[in-house]
Amino acid sequence: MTRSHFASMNCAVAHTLDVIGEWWTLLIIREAFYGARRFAQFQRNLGIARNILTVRLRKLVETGVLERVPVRPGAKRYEYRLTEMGLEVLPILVALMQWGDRWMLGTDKAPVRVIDRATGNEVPQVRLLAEDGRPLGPEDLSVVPGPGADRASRLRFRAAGRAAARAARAG
Amino acid sequence: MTRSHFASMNCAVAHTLDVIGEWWTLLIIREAFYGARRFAQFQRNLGIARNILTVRLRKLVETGVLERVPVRPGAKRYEYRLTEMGLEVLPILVALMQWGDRWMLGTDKAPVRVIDRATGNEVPQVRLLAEDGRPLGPEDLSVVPGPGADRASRLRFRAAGRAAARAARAG
DNA sequence: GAAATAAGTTGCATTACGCAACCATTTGTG
DNA sequence: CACAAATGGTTGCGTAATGCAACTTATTTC
Repeated sequence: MTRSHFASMNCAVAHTLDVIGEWWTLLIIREAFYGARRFAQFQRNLGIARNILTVRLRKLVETGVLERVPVRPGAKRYEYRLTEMGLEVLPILVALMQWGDRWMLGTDKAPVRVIDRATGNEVPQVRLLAEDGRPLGPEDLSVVPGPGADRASRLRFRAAGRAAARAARAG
Repeated sequence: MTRSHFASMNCAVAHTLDVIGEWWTLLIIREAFYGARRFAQFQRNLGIARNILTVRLRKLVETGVLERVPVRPGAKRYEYRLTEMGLEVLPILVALMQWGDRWMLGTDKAPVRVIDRATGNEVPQVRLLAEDGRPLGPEDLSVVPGPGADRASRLRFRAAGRAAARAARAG
């Protein structure tokens, strides 16, 4: 009946998706990175229904991804700004964009490019790297229970497990 | 009326979300990384409704994120495996997990840890890095039109623009 | 060869979402 | 200051998406 909430799962991915994984939400955050601050900017740039935008913005503010501040001290008109929590969504967004460029559109058809202003070059692919800079693929990883693992998770990810590797050896 | 499709937007993030941004989909991919292959495994581990799982798996196979292969040559029972396209979702998943560990749960309560098998250490934070290894924040980036930009995108992201930086200077 | 499991499908109830109209508060213009 | 327009929503209603449970058909297991 009720649409499932992921937050009750013992999984950080699920908790994250519960906050930023709803329909439209990541695009709203994208717009914030592109410089949008006002309700009407988000609405025009995305073409989102206004009531849905209201609900999404409210939730993002409650969660702390955005903050709602008066346009001018004392004003009753507000704008929405990324908090530190929101700014840290950037790697997720760029990873999503790069994946789409590569697998959905083709790199030669990328609608936007994200540029390192210091060099003018495109930002390199977001990858998993070890401390020494070695790139890490699924076969290099193990998944083990963390300090917050519940009983089920501990059973599932015994120390010996190497789940990601198992997926990688699918062939 | 019809729930909006993001694929018509001139944006790689939107195209990506259209494929892996639906409710449950990223958790299904997470399960695949954890080693799940069979319908019942996904269903039990996630507690997802079976009809929804059917629809999601079908779409992921159509898109090419998963492939549906006979359990045994000639068998009529199938399993789902990550393709190369699917394996490349890994940085997105890990970034989501790390964000949730940090901002939702607290790092000391992480349900699972992703380990570099070569060293036994936890995989470092996924970040934007320049070619020389310099970490890049929002203030270091510009967003400019790419080769596939439509008219509206070109107007919006003139070469002079520095959208991400604008968001970062919100204070 | 009977029972159990796997992998769905179908029907119905509930929730989420899109559209358009409405409203109250600023902001701009003469 | 009067008046119009823009801003930032809210409300009501119809459609699409999701959850639950029961049913179906292969495939294993005993």
